[in-house]
Amino acid sequence: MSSERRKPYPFDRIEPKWQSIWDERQIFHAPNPGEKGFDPAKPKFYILDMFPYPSGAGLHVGHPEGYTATDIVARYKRMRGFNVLHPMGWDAFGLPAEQYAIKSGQHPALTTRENVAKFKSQLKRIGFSYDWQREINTTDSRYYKWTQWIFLQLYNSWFNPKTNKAEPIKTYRSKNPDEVRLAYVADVAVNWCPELGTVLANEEVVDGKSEVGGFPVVRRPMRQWMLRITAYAERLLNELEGLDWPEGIKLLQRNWIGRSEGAEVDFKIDNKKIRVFTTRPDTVYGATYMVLAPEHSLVDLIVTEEQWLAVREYRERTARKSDLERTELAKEKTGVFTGAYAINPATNEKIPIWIADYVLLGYGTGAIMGVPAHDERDLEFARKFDLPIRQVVQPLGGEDPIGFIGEGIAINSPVIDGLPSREAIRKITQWLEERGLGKGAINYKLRDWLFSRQRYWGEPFPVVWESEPDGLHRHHRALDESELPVVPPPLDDYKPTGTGEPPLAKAKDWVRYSEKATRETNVMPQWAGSCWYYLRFCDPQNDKRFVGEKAEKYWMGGNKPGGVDLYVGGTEHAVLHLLYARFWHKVLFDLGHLSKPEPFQRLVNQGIILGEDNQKMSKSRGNIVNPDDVIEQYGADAFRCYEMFMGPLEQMKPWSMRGVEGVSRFLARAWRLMMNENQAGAWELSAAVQAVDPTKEQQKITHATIKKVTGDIETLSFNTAISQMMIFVNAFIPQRGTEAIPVSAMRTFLVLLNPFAPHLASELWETLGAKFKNAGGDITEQKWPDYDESLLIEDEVEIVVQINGKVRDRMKMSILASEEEMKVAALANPKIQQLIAGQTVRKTVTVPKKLVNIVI
RNA sequence: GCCGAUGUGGCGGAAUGGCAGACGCAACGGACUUAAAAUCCGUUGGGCCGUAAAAGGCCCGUGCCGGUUCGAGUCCGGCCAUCGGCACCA
Repeated sequence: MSSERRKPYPFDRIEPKWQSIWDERQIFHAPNPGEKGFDPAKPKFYILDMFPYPSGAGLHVGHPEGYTATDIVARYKRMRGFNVLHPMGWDAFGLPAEQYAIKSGQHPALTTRENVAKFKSQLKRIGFSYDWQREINTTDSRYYKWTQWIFLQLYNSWFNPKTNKAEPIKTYRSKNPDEVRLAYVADVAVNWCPELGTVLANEEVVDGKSEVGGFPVVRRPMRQWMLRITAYAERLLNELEGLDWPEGIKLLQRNWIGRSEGAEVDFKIDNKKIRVFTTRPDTVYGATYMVLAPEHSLVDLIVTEEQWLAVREYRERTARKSDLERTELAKEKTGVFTGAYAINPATNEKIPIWIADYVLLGYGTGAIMGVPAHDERDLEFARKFDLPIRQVVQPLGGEDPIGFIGEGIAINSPVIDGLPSREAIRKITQWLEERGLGKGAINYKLRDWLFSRQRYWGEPFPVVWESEPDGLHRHHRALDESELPVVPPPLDDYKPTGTGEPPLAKAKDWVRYSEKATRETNVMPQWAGSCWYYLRFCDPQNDKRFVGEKAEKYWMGGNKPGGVDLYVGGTEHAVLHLLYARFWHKVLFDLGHLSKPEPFQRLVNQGIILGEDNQKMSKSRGNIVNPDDVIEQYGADAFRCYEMFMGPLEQMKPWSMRGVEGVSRFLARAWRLMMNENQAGAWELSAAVQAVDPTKEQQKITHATIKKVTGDIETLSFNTAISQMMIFVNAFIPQRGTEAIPVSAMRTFLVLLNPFAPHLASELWETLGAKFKNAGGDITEQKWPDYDESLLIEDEVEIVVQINGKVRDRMKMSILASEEEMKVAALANPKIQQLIAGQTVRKTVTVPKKLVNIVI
């Protein structure tokens, strides 16, 4: 017997068949407004996957988890009469292709093309209903032209705090617009990764090591392009509110943005002043010393002669430390006295000024007031260096007041004595403001986005550097839109230079832009392309605009709230992609290019899939599951259904080949419900399938299945939807091979099954149609069925009888039975009578159609 | 350390405050078969009582301790464990 015959049903024949039919007919193409076939009466539904980086390793089983979920919803929504936008593309700039180029000399574009082809064929094999006419690739010059164009929008605008939005730079009236551009150049202490030969964003550094590769990262000052995302901190925070996202992800973003409310307070020192930020201005009377970040610019101006050497030495030592060392050594506080003193504005006392690396230059003002009595870190520092500790907050409970950081009552603070902390904060802030010593302030942890990379395989900046008339300085100038795209030059050698100068600098001819101007040689980070790809999907061929106005309005606008209707992807992008994309979206919205202020209305995170050993899948563990192997053995429909049957979409769960087999058995049972294998080994429609009316029982289960599957798709509970369909099939399997199988129930079932197992459903639909005449067309074009609630109602229900909450018996009763009838019947029940004999019934609780509970 | 998520049979999981374990896997028993595969049927949380065997009966059970309730996997309080995020952010 050939292995062909062993297949539980001929998925190896029907799956390629239907995939090519879908391809030929282009039935998943969603027409844009104005295009042929566009139906304005249909509501839109935009359902998006996080597009993949096409790595050389190909698809793993984690990718199709989210993709299957969205595919089910897409197919379902189409059958519900929506115009569904369901696209796919490639986030193809990135390090692996570049590193392969360094090793092999093969141009990254070539590697990318190969990998894309592989990914695409793998996705097609699973039968996803993408509109492939909308396929995009971030490394295509027709795409990154517009990424560069968006950079120009950022460069040519500023954030007006008065209007709280971005405006064209020409509306900025002061002298130097370069100080306020949303894209600007700064010499900043960056995360330099010598191994990768590039700088990294804060978000790309994990535990002092690069997220990619795990190489050490050090701090180093460099001239870099930055994006002023901090201007949007408040809006990025506030506008999370209305989004239908998992609370956990919202919280991650909130924490990342890190809003703190407090006050800025000035401490005088001779004719200068040091400004600090504090969330607890009510503790200012307890400030017994100050600390500046070692890199703080005032340090040079205040340090005394005696302390100068010690300070210089300390600064050098901290500068050499990598981030990793800084955190590792965080256990022990270090610092040096500057020799200088400041005046505490509340007490008018002279307090010493120190420098210490536990104060960070990048947060607040880079300086703090040390309140050892009510701050853990300050306490540790004060104890180590023997600085005075003064209690100014009295705890309400019996806690130790020293080291107490909660809210209490202000003491030893004449202006606010006796006030609870909240009120004390309000009053002291007002007091400081009145005297010009400080003011209320809000601080964010969020930093500006470091936007340049010293790499080859990325979008070049549409920027040139021109010599100033003095011949010494050079100044950046953005290119005109008409000069886009800026295409990177070909190189023989893609290696990083190691000096921090980008590889593009090696292409001397390309770098030379004109007599007096050279090109920017940095490239944009990988995030750039994914910041707006969902917009390009709306109108991917447009060569006049990054997205056509009408298409944008239709797919991203619409009635409240607009945007992508469902976005599915992994949690790993909680603070990177999802924050960056929101930022760009808001800028483009402010500049009038978009309809709505938020890109992704509903977000769902799929959980990761573990190996069979319950461990994270990895090459080294050898527990990786390859989708191709699964499809080879069980077919795409079984693969899809198993991915959904494993458990709730959001949950982490282990793979099980046995589980795939179980789901495959279910599909085979559904197949054999309608198909028979004849003597010749060919499958033909079973004679049991007949144009008869379903029995009452069959009707009931059919409608219960419609109800359950419909509701479960809406809530993305695909595992229970599949359970219900299994129940359906089990119920229809003829017990003695004699019962007729009503074709109407089968049709309904196939429509419900179609989003999950579209190949199988299509094939059976077609086979039924050959004999019984279908309503017409493919199953994909059918209307989703409605259910009839009245068919679900039973005449009789089983009533549970409990005594003190414990089930003691069950009885059949009409659903029309009144509470009184139920109670009487329960008490008359012989078994219950026996159990309650001789005891007083104190109370009975009756739940109609469910139970009677007798309390004794 | 702080924040968040999760904890249910041998396993994945299911249960608007109302019969815990749907559906599936695995296991065991049976049918078909020369045999196997495939398929089909049945049993399957634990303990105890009962019986020749059944039927049947009782008790315990959703991480742990407590509470609310006629009734808790579900609600409330406290703890423990695992996973994820942040981490000197003043």
